[in-house]
Amino acid sequence: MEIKKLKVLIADDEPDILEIISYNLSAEGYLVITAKNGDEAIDRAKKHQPDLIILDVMMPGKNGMEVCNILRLQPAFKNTLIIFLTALSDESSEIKGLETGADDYLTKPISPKVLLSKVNALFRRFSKEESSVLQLGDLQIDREKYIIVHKGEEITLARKEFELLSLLAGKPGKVFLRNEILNSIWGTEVIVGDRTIDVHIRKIRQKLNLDCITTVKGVGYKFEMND
Amino acid sequence: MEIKKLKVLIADDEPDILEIISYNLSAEGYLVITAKNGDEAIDRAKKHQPDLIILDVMMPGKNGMEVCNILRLQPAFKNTLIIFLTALSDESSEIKGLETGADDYLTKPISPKVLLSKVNALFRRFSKEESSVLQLGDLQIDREKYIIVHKGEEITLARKEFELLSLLAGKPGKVFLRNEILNSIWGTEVIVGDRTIDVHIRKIRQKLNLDCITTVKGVGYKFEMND
DNA sequence: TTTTTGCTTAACAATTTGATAATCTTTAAA
DNA sequence: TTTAAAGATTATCAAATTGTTAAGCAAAAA
Repeated sequence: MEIKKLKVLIADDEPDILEIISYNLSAEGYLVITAKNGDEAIDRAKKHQPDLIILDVMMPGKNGMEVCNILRLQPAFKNTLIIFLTALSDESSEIKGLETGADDYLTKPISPKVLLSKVNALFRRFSKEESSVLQLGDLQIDREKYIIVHKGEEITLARKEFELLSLLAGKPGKVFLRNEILNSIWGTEVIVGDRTIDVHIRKIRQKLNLDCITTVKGVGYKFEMND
Repeated sequence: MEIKKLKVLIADDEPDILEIISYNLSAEGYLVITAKNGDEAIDRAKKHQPDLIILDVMMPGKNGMEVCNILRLQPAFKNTLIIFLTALSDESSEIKGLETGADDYLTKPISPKVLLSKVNALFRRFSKEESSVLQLGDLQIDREKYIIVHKGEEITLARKEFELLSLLAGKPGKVFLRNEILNSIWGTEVIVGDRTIDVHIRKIRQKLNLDCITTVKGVGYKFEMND
């Protein structure tokens, strides 16, 4: 199976820091995305759905805390890891940062090694295993064998269809944003048109002949069995 | 429903530190267990199965790192949170600590407030059921599923409406200025007219059929349940 | 080579959403 | 009590979003 690289977004207005961190994280095998200010950070975060966001607190435009606040309000970023970087080694601002919803707080000057081990520690915690067979009502999804069984009958889905269904069914009820879906199934490099997801969804609905994928207009799709 | 207190084990050979940390964590609602050295820490950990272990690195008998290593080998402590305390603010030992399997690393002298917010941040992140559900009286806002439930009935809100309600309900009582709302939901680039917010507020009020959004004239809006 | 299968896109229909304008109400100040 | 400002309400319309179908490619299979 293909291993998905963990994505890290770094936002800092100092190019040097951006480069040092980028270099180190890339070398460690992470996929790095950068942003030069708060607004750019928000844009890129929405676009790429990173697993971790490293935010400089002081940036032109929106500062790190503001960015964090804005992102945390959105369901898609509820679980994204966030680390603050700051030149202030001020106790109260550190507390404020952590209460804003950050997962860690690093004071400049930053040692790349320390940063790396912190990032690794966070991800070590975060990685979770998932079972390969999903049972949802009378629908069975075997992610290992790539087989769907509904009421004893086997249904054949094409790869993309299968991956899409598998993604949605992995968290029943959760709304997956179009961006999330694109990132999970197509990755950030491949760019496909607007209607691609819809068409696949339609095919799944058709083949399953089961009302289990709900559209949330303006947001995305979710899987839900209606028993 | 009774809430199960989170258990924290603290191991340090200095009684003062033990007491200060105990006091602060207890005050915050945690159930505290203490140990004076490494061996005692292992015993108590096995007995009480704490959710978090705070280990002084330098202790008589087994030191913190050794304790961590021993515990991490056992399946029961694979997922237990561990924080190291140390007098050394030495980079390499911090890295070593994190690589040993610790989740955080604090340097003495310790500020109780910082410790507290770190502990809170860790639990917030890794507590088993990270629910994205806001429960406000008999109103339920599920930010992940994008649904509103009021007295068992599901209410459908459009995206902007949902985001707006979600924003206000995220901090009940807080008055959000019109500007804050615009920035959070529309961003800085998009510019919309004066009446747009009002109209959305109105729609929410209408759909919820519940008096929970208060107008603060000349200032903004706030969410408040009137029980 | 030909056929089949899967993926993407184009084109258009159907639907929903969100912003605005216009008008009414309320509120607070004069 | 009057008046002006802020907000509430309503209807309307344009824009955004999604559903659906058909068609074109490219890769794999026959």
